[in-house]
Amino acid sequence: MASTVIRLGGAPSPLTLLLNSYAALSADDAAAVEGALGEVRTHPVSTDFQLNEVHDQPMTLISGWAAETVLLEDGRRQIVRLLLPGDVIEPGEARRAGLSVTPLTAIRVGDARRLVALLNAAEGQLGRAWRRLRQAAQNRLVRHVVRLGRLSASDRTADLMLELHDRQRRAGVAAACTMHLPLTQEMLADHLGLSIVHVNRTLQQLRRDGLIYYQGGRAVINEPERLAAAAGFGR
Amino acid sequence: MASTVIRLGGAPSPLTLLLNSYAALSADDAAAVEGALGEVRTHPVSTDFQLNEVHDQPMTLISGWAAETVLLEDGRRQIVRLLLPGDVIEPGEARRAGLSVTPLTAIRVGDARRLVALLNAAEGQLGRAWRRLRQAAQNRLVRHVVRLGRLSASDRTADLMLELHDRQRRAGVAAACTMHLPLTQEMLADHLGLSIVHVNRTLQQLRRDGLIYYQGGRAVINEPERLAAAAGFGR
DNA sequence: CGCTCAATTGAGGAGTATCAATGATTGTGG
DNA sequence: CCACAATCATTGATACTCCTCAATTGAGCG
Repeated sequence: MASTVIRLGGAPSPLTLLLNSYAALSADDAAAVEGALGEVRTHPVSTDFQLNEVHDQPMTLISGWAAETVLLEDGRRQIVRLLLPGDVIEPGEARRAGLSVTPLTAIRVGDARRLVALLNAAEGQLGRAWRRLRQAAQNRLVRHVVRLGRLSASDRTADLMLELHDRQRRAGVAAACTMHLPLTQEMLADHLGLSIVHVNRTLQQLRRDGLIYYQGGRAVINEPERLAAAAGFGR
Repeated sequence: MASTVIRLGGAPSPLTLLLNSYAALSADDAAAVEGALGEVRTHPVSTDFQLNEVHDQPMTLISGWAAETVLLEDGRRQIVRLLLPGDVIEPGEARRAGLSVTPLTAIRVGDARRLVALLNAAEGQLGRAWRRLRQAAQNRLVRHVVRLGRLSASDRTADLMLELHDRQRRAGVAAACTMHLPLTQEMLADHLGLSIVHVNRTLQQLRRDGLIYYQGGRAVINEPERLAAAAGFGR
């Protein structure tokens, strides 16, 4: 994770920090990213509201969490991707893949049309950061397949926590051993491919083992190394 | 599925048929694709041999099956993607995602450097076909997440069979209700996130239900509709 | 024929799901 | 302010899916 400090008038946006974590940006690059952000809108949390029915343009998530989901006929749901602050949402791509984009909390999104155009055309460090960021998103999907296919409930959960912590640290919204976790156990279940009840028991297990404390929208990771060992494959 | 018939000297390659199934190609386009294919190499099936350690350039699979896999520390394996005739293999992308490319059968691969360059630059129908083909690969990964996260063993298996049948029909290597299935039950298990024993029992169940007959490297799908119903979400 | 690998079968157990009920918290209207 | 509804977390009981281990059968193949 690159450690260049970006100095601007206000606090840098999560996306700027995220890009900077993949390749150190110059002050000019950072300013260009900040400047390309368009109008900001707010959406409430909503079960059935679909972001991709409202906006069809790229957006960046400024605050709050969202998800790309699939709804099965019998009502079961699978969260395919979690979207965190700093992430770029592309409703068009989601729709082509049969996914709905749903807010999991209240969210603020910024119009990212100009931003995505800028990033796609970028060379040098900025272009590199953008490509790595996209590659990382793809890698997370691959890793999620492995989690669902081959890890036990507690390993899955542990591995997801490490992923979420890493992503939030990159985006500058998490401390060394604590992070936001604004998900209900039902949302976790829908992402991890488990039942609500079992997620509850798995979290209790991890807490008893001193690995993860989770309460009121925040989680504390005490010993990342031990947690990583629990997750059972390279991170 | 487009139905334009491509006429050339020899039989069209699976990739040409695959592209044509996503957007009808002109004879010129088809000839260009055929002409851009480079040297063809053969590889034996091998557990530990990794295609991406040998070649680093894009290839297209001419015959045989391969897989992008993750190996866990304890020896468990997850097949993330199955690669069938006509598919384009990008070892570089696979490596960046932590995946190994492994032949599941003996395979023939063609050098696709020029081909990929051609396709990336293509406009019109050919460009459209190439974009759709790549989008379809991405959609399959999403669908695989849903399978692993939310479907039962038999639903997963049924859904995978439908996917494999559709892909082979597009590539012109499967009949209306029969297809190649050159996978051992262990390979199926590694893809479906199940144990070998359970795959065996699941296949027996599907056979007893008259849905899938599977023997000696071939599978017969009797009633796609009923099988799709078993799979439990839209296809 | 003996070897190896794949497929199959049985038995038993671990891991998860489902159903149902209870607290705990929060928001809402009276 | 309180009663009420709604949501979320938690717990217990039970059933089922799926895994593991172990052994057997069957099919190439040198």
